[in-house]
Amino acid sequence: MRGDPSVLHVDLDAFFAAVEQRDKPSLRGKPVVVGGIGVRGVVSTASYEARKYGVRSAMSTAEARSRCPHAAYLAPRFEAYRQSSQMVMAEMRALSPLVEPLSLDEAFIDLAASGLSGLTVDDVEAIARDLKESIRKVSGGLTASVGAGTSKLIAKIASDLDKPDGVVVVPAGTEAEFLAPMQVTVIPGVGPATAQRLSMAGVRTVADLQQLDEDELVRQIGSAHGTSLHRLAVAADDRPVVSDRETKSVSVEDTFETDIIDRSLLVAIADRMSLRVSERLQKAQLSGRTVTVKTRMHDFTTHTRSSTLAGPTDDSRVIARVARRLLEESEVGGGIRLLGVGVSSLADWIQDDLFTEDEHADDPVEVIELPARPRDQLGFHPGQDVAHPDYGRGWVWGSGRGRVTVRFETADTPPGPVRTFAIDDPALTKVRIIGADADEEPETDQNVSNE
DNA sequence: TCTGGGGTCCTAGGACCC
DNA sequence: TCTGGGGTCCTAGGACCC
Repeated sequence: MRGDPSVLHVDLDAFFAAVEQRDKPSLRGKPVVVGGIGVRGVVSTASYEARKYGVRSAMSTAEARSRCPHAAYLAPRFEAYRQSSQMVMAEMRALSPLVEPLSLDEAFIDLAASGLSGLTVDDVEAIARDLKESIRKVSGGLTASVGAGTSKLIAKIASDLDKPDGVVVVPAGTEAEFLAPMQVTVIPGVGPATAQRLSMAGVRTVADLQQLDEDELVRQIGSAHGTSLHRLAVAADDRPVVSDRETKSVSVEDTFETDIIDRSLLVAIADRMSLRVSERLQKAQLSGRTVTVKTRMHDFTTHTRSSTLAGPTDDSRVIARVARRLLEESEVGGGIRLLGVGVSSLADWIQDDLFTEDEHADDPVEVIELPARPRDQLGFHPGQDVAHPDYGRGWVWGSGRGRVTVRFETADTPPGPVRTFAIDDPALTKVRIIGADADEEPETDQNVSNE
């Protein structure tokens, strides 16, 4: 372990809400809640004004509304957050080349990597205050809380102690006593389930944990977790700050406003999710071998089914074909509230010849209008691709009683707005998306064949 | 007023191989 | 003839984080 508090943890205060207040002055000083605004939405971030009313992250938006009805409820604008995040991260990299982002609003910085050594508490505090000032300037007024210590663990916990807009530096050599009086839940990785098990063993504070035998801890919470927690409790943390962490999986999921039972609708949604996963893989120049379909039932039980291909793919049709099969094997039962498609076992290459033998393999996804035909011959089915001159590309969510409900896809808000049209509305045209079809291909995945 | 979406890491059992 | 043992891969589920 290092001898000076040269690991920093920077945490932007109420980040999403702060960006909204920055961009819309009328929201400043007022409660702002950013998150899902639908009936099943949850809160991502509440401004400090909203927190006074008990609004918290991960709370259902419905509960937030009852606690603070007069707050502004906003859907997240991830593009704006990403932009601000990049500017802030750039300020950090100007301070040290070794920066490890944990999310849009959090990062570790290793000051030792910039050649600084023998830093005193006062040195680090001055550096932290300078950084906060440059973050404020470059981001248009965002504040950050900074923690510093001899390890990631200490820096992370310290940054939480004086929010918002604070700086806490823990002197080298005082780590174990710094942690001792705190609840075990301050240690990252100790959530409700672990805390419950620990409390059954009489452990509530880190001091309790420091006295617990390692073997006993491993018996209570398992080998990997127990061993690492035993070390963290005495502040023995030598995990390095790592700047380039590899992506391990890419996934898309959606919780529906009402549970879905219709399998053909689920297939249509899975196809689209496969397309979005594929687009994101391609953008990141990644491909993967394992396709996973996730379903969450009406009672919130969650199931995953996965299948591993012989070689990696980023092809939407391959992903969709596997996803369809996995979905077929999944129970729909009393309705599904969430569906997800993901790809893991990633590689940064693609096994061309194995997967792109299809004649349309290299076709870009494009929209082709079908020849005009009388409406009554067309019909609409769930998942049918359509286009509208005012709203762009969309697809049929449902139809009946002379009306058809269409979900439009926009770049910024992936699920898109839902609109209803008369079934004979001439502005609504049926289209076909080349490339999104899950055409028949030879079965290429080995493990499927011995199921 | 029920519980988002994007991830990471770990566990455990079975298949399979040497 | 009462049956090893280790390693790796795959699948499913769960805890946890922001």
